[in-house]
Amino acid sequence: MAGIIDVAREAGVSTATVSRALSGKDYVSEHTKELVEKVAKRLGYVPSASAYTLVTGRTRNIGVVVPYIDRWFFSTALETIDRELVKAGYDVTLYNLSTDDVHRKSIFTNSLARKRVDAVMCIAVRMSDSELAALTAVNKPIVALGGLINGAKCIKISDTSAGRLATDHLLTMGHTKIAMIGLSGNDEKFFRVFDERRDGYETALKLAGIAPKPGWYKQVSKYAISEGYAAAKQLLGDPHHAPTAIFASSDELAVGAMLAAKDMGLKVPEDVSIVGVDNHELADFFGITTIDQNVTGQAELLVKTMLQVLENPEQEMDQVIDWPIELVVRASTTKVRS
Amino acid sequence: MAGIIDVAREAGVSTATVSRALSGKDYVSEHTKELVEKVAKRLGYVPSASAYTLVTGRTRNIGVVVPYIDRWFFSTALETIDRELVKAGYDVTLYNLSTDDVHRKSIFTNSLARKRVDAVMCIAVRMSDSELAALTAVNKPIVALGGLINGAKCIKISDTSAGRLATDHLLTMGHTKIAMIGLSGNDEKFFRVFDERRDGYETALKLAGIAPKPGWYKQVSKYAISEGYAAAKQLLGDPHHAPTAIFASSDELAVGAMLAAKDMGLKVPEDVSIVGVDNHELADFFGITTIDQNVTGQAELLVKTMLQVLENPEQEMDQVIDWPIELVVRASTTKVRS
DNA sequence: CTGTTAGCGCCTTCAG
DNA sequence: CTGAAGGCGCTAACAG
Repeated sequence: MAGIIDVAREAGVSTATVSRALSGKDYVSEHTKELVEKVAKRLGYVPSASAYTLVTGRTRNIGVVVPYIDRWFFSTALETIDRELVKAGYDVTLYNLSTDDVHRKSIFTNSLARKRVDAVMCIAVRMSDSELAALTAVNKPIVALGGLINGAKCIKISDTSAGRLATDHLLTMGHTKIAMIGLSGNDEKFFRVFDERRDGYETALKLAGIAPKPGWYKQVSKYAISEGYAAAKQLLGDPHHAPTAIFASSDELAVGAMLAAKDMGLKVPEDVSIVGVDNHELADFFGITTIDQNVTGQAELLVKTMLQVLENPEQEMDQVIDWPIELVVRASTTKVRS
Repeated sequence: MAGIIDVAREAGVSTATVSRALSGKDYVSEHTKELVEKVAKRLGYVPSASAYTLVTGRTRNIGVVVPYIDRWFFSTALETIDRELVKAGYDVTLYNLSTDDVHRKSIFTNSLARKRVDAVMCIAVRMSDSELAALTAVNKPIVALGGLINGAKCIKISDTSAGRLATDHLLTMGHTKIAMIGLSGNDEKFFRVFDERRDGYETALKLAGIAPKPGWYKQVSKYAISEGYAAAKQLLGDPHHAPTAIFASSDELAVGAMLAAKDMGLKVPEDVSIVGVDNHELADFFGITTIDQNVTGQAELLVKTMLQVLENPEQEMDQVIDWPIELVVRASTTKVRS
C-alpha cells in the first residue's frame, strides 16, 4: 500500500507535486508529470479516499435510498442509476429500507450523516418529518424519484393521469363496467402512487357519468402475477356484476388477470379488455395494453439532474419534473361487445 | 456540523474523553459518559466517517460487485445482502459491472482500491487475472457467491448437479426424448453456470444410454419468458423429433416453454413435461417442477461468512461451501405417455 | 513550475 | 478515570 510519500521520494519530488501531477489540477511540467505518473503506476499507488474526503470535503459518493431492491421498479431504476453514476466517477452507497424501524432510523440519522455522501437520491421513499429533518440537516443536495420530498428536486409521473388515461381508453371503447385491481393503503412509509391511480380511475368514471361500484375494486397485497390472477378470478366470476374491462395498476397484475381470464374460458380482449401500467417487458410479451412510464428514462434524467445540481448548486431549476406517460395499445383491449 | 471539539468544549472534557464515551471502548465514568452522550445528541454530533477511517483503517463499508442488478438472481441476492449488512452496521457500496470496459476496469483498479471498503463481495462475477490481481492487491477479504474466485471464500450450488438432477427426474419418469433450453457461451466475463447445467444434462443422458441430439439443445440470448417461449415452439413444433420433456435452465425459460406448449394445444404435463431451475416465485404460481437454489439462503450465509472473516481473519474455514439444491416436484412433470 | 507548511476530524498511546 | 499530543494521507494556500 504505497502512499503519496513513497511516490514523492521515489520520484524525487515533493508530495504536493505528486498530488498536482496526478490530479492534473495545477501546473506541473510535462516532464515531472510523466515521471510521477510512471512511478505511481509502478508502485501501484492509489490515493486514499478518506484522506481526500477529510481535506476536501468531497466524497465522490452518492447515497441511494430505496424501500426494496427486488422489485421491478427498483431494480430497473437502480440498474441505470448505478451504471450512470459509475460512469460519472461516483460510487454508489445503497441503503435498503426493507428492514426494521431501528435500522431504518439509523440510516437517516447516522449512515447518511457521516459526511459519507455528496448527495442523496431517494427512490420512491416517503419519509417522516423527523427523517426528513435528519436528512436535511446534512445539508447535501437531495433528488427524488417517484415521490415528492420537500426541498428536493423530484422526477415523477402523474399517477392520477395514468389512472385516468387507462380508464379513458376503456371508456372510449364503450366499456362501462370497468373494474380495477390495485394496492392502495395508507402506510406512511410509502407514497400514495396506487391510491392516486385509483383516484384517476374513479375520476374518469365519474366524468363519464358512471358511479364506481365498491365491488369493482379489488385490493391485492403485492405486485405479483399470482395476486392479479386471484383478484381477476373474483371479479370475472361474479355472476351478476362481472366487468367487461379491468384496469390493473401494474403490468404484473395485468398478466395475472389475463391468465385468469383465459383459464376461465374467457377471451382477451373479446370477452374482457385489460390495461396495465409500467410497460414491463412482460406486457410486451403478453400483448398487454399499458401505460408506459419508462423507468430507465426517468433514472437517466435523475442522474443527470443530480450531476447538474452538484456542479452548480445555485442554478435555477424546476423543483418537480413531470415525466410524460404514454398509452401503448396492444392486443388486450378492444371495443366492448354490444 | 458539530465536531468532536465542540462536544468536548460544551461538555467541559477533552476530545479523548468524548471519543471514549461515545465509542464505549474504554473506561469512562458513568457520569461523564452520560453527560457527553447528552451533549452529543443535543449538538447533533455525528462522527466523520473519513476521519475515523483515516485513523483506524476501518471503513465499516463493504463493496459489493455485481454484473447486473435488474435480473432475478441479482436483485434477490442484493435485497438480503444489503438488508443484513445494514443490520450488522455496515454500509454497502454497489458496483455494477454492466458498463463499458473502461469503467469496469476502473472499478477494480481504482474504486475498490481506495481503501474504501473493509471487504469485497463478488456476486457471480468472473474476473480476468489482472482484475483479480488488482483486487487481491488491496489485501482485503473477498467472498464470492455463485462462482469460484481464487483466494476467496465461496458459496455456490453445483450447477452440474442441478442439470443432472433435473434430467434424472425426467429419465426416471420414462422420458427419453428430453430437450434443453439454455444459455451457454464462453464469455470470459461470466461463469460457466449454464454450460455446467448443460454438462449435467448431457451426462445424465449418457449415463442412461441416450446420445444427446444436437437439435435437442436450444440456445437463447437471455433469461426471459419470451425466449423460453420461442425456443419451446421450435422444439415442440418439430414434426419428427419433438421431445416429450424439456429441461429449461431457469424458471423464467420454463414458464415460457409452458406457455408455448399450451398455445400449441399441448397439455402440460400430459403431452410434455417441463423442469426449471431456481424456484422463482413464478414456478410456484405456474406449478412448475424446479430445482430450488434458495438464493436468499445463500445470500444470508454469504453475509454471515463475511462477518466471521472480518471478526476473525485467521480462522480456519472451508474455502468453498457447496450449497444444497433440492428438487421441487410440482404439476409440470409426469410419466411419459406410453 | 515546485517545495514547505498547516491542517481536515478523529483515535490512541502515554502520562498523570 | 482523564488530558495532552501525535499522526492517519492528502490537498491547498503560500512562498520561493
